[in-house]
Amino acid sequence: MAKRPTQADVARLAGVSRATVSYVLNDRMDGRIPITAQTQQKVLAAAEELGYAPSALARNLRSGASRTIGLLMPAVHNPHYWSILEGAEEAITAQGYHLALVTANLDPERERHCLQSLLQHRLDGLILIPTFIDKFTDELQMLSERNSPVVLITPTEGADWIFPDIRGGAEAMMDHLLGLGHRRIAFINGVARRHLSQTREDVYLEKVSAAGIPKDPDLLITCGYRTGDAYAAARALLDLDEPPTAIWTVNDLLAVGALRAVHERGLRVPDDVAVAGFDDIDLAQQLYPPLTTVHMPALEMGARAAEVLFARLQDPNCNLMQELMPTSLVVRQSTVAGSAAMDVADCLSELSET
Amino acid sequence: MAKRPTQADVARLAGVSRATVSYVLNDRMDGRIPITAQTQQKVLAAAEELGYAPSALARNLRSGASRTIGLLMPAVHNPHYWSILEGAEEAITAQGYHLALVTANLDPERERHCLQSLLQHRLDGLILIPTFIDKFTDELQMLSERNSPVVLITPTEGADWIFPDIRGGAEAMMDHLLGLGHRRIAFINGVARRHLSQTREDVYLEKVSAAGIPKDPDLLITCGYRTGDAYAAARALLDLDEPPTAIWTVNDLLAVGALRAVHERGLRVPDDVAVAGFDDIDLAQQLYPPLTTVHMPALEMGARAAEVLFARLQDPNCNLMQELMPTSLVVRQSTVAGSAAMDVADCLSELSET
DNA sequence: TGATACAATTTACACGTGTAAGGTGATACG
DNA sequence: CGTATCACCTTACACGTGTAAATTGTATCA
Repeated sequence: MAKRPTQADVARLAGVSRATVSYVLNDRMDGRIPITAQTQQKVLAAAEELGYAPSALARNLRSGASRTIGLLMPAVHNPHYWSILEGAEEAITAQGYHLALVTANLDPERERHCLQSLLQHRLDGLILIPTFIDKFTDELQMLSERNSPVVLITPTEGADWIFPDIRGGAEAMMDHLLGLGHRRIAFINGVARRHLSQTREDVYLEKVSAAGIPKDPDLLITCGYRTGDAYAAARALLDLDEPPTAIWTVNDLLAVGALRAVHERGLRVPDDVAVAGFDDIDLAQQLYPPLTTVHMPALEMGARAAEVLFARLQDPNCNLMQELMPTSLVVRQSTVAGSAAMDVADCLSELSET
Repeated sequence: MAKRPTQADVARLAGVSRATVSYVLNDRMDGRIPITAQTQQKVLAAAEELGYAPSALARNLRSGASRTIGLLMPAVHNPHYWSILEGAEEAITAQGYHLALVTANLDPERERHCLQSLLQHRLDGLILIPTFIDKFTDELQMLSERNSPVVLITPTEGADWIFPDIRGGAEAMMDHLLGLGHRRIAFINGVARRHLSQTREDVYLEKVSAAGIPKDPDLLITCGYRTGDAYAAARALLDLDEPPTAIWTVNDLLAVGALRAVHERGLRVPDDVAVAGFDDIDLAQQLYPPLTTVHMPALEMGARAAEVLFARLQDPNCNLMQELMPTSLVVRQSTVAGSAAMDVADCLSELSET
């Protein structure tokens, strides 16, 4: 019942005007608005006694800035996104900003809904990790016209974005597998939206072809995005007359399913079948055997996205910021037996090969 | 540069007063405030043309309600919490509410900071999954005095809460392991705050003792909360002169580390060493072998927490709602070889054994 | 015809805050 | 002594919205 106290309540109790309360509580009396130390004490005491906390609503309405960044996540089930979130949150709270998070759960209609929800709250900026972005060109257009600061985690023309050098990482992975002598390499592709994994699939096909290996459609499987889907896919691969000697999955989560299928058959990893993933989620190095994968700088991407956002916030007219972040191959025991595994130096990103 | 349009802009364009715009846009002309269809059209057209979206800030300030629920999560790294989040978000957005999420990352100071941040924004209610709750009694006291609706995911006197029947699940697990004939059962306990896992440890000790097995301190290991910590702990267990025949970890994430350690030694699961976890995260059934664990109704807990919150919102004076949700043992191949695994019927929760 | 009822809209206030501009004594200065 | 300066505080407006109350125009009725 007891309503939250406002500045007016504090003012009444302290016996001063409401404006004085505002000035004191915001430390805005540096020379320009002088206030007696005694008055300050009265105000602070009154605020303390009432347990006054400012209304962020009114403050934001007045100032026009919410000091809040909105973050749109595609799904909660992939740890990769959580790391991006973690990096972004770190940077955002370090600047004294707040974070509003919405998750679309791989539902396009819901993603649109989330986007609109973010628009209604007067957020200072948005970080978008879109899945179905191509459906929201008009919303993005509107954001751009109002030049609201937005950073996308996907390459987008005419906008600020951050993205990992997926191509570089994928090439390093294929070079690694081919370098180990594998000739029958399978690729399990399962994501919510095909275009998100297109580069990896392209690289797979290019590298196989470049190695002079005849194309075998059986080795390229497209399945659902769940780990169980990859499990089924891997079983199918192992059932082939001529099964693959290496299985590369489009992300680490799917690799878990592949590993299970291989183990279940009593096959050894990597001796009978090598397995590799993509993303380098925390779990990857805890699996048995620890998973060879491509490290995505998820934390750094989140942090960098926030930095770019703040830069744009500070200077709305500064040049477009578009950054491809370097990835790196991480070799572990799922492709190379024994303790010979090592981290290869960061592969060259497209940006750094000037 | 172009500022967001307001109702005033729409009113100007439509040639009507701002109040009319408000009435039309909120469908508040049911008999009491009649407005011509023609005027409605003008307003709607103008709003469309300008791309008007209401300011949630101003609306909330005026109405006193933000239609937003705050959710405090302890960490982003445990999938168990994601599922709670998912369930809560589902229920919250279904009611047309928004979700503001903060994560404390197992840092007590940060948890306090998050809590205060939630207090400043005029949120309609809070769902708290606290780790260091005992440090925030005064904040909770204040919330209670203002009777702001709060639902805790931990048993708390005098507050609404939802909690899984951890004791029931733990007992079922120990009965299962003992029933399989295991006499040397190890327990790996690694969490951010000891009291969160105390019940499981208690049950472990009670059941071992009740089975007439002499207590062996070597079999109870307390480690860090990371998967790698459990890996190290499991290695230590396997190095014992008389290693355990079963390893139970306090949660599924730690079980991944234990599984890796066992596999690495070339031991078979479950023939040489059985492994079990707790939580039943999605990953559990995708591991090799699929993990025996205790199913926590995480999704349902999140959803139920939201329901309880809405009930409290609707009737601030209704009776306290405190619910222990049933858990169930899920037997998979990590403790029982072959396909004999099955889901045991929900174990009796303490509430249901009247 | 004058009073009354009703439909359609507008005017006016409140939410809680930040801050520019205005006021009021006291002191300093010409 | 008159006036300008200053320290200290208050009055007043704006942010964008929801909604009660007042206003205007029109049709109805005695």
